[in-house]
Amino acid sequence: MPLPLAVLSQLPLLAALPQVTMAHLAQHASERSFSKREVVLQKDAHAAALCFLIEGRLQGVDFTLDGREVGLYFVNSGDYFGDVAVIDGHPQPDFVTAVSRSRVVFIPKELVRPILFAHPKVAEVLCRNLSLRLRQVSAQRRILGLANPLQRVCAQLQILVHIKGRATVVPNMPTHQELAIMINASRETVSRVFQLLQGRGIVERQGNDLRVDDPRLLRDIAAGGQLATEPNHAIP
Amino acid sequence: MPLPLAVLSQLPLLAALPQVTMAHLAQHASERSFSKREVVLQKDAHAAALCFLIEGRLQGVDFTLDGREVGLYFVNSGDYFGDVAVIDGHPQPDFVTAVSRSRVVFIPKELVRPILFAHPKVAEVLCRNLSLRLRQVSAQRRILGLANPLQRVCAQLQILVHIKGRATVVPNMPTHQELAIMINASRETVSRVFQLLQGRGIVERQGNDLRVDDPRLLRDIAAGGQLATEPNHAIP
DNA sequence: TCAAGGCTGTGAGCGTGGTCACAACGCCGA
DNA sequence: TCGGCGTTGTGACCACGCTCACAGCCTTGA
Repeated sequence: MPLPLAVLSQLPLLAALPQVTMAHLAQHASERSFSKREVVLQKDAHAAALCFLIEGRLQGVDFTLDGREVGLYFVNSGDYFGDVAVIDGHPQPDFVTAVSRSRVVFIPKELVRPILFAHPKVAEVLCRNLSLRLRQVSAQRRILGLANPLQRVCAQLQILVHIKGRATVVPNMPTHQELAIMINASRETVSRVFQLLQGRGIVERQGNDLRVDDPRLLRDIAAGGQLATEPNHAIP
Repeated sequence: MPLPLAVLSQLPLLAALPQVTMAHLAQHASERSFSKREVVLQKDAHAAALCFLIEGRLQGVDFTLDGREVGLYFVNSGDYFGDVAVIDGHPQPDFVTAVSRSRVVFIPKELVRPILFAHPKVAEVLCRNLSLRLRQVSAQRRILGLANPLQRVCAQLQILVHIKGRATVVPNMPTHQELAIMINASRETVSRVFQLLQGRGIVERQGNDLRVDDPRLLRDIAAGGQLATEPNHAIP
């Protein structure tokens, strides 16, 4: 059950803690692996631990009242999650499932919760991250206001891109289905959109990544320019 | 410019502060009135103050890349807002405008920010509120996953209702337009939906409020039952 | 090696909600 | 008292994306 101290000291959230405290946490932390598609956190469960993703990738999902799947956010390695329930004491707000094989570290709620607020440095990081997440969901909300699925896809890609070297790419490109539930579109529609974008040479598959050849054009389409409003015509 | 101490001591966020600190804040706080439709916080402005709504009602709004208005959240009297920018140091993420005539108290950022994290009690309240807001936007996001505007309206009403005495009502019922931009629908569609709901005796206007006669039915419709999936037929 | 299941591509058809264009109404200030 | 503006109600039209139904195609594991 006890964990090597090195694992915890890598985590940005806890970086400001004194060695003793960190060692104490490591004593009682636990680690577990999850295979693809496995559920890491169950919705409505009462919070048991603050969770850190060491390796892999997770997705926060939920379901509408009428049963449609909704994609909320991704958790990348190094991030923590499950914090909302730990902080406000209410049940876990959504499901968290493994998009790929993942390793997760759990620190029991009773242990961390007091620590989070007692150290101003930690409290500040915690608040800042909550703020940033609030911005992210708002950005996501803004995307859903766009009329065309084409626009929504492009806007979503804008959020997912990273600058890698001299090119801009979407690392670990999600499947069409995963994208579809994030932008309120059907899987088929997303598929058709990518046919269009690839046909125009705007994006290009590259193994696990998606290369974005013309980020500027992406923004234009998202804003409703050009392709977005034109009637659907065949690609020559 | 200095404010009566009594005003600040009413605010839940600051309740845990010692008298001296509170008095110090009151010294440098300021108050301002806003008329309906006036902009309280400008998007992308750098944070100058933490804001408290003393009286009235505000709405957080933004615009999609292609210029459509998007309704994000309401601020009711007693709430604070503008905290995100104060906390993470980035520019204000959205517009905040007055839905009705309002009074707002401002406490300069440089003054409050250190205080927020220094007092564990305050930090805890701050984090808890951020968590709850994160839940709210997620709930809002879930609503947008619903297929019919009818379902989305009903789901949105569910969020807005309060239990008042023995009846359930939506206090300060927003206009159709305000609702429309929150649930990604056109004003006309919202109007038609309310015609249906009123015709069936499910809701009823009552001055500024909307009385919900059958909250259970509201939930059913949001979940896709009955009316939601039926073809549009005239109301006898 | 093959089978199986997950992803992706594509067609056809249909319902529906956005858009535009008015009309009616109510509230407020001049 | 009367305009005027903001809100609400309604009709008609039409493109667009969802649904269903397949067919390739890739990866993964036995």
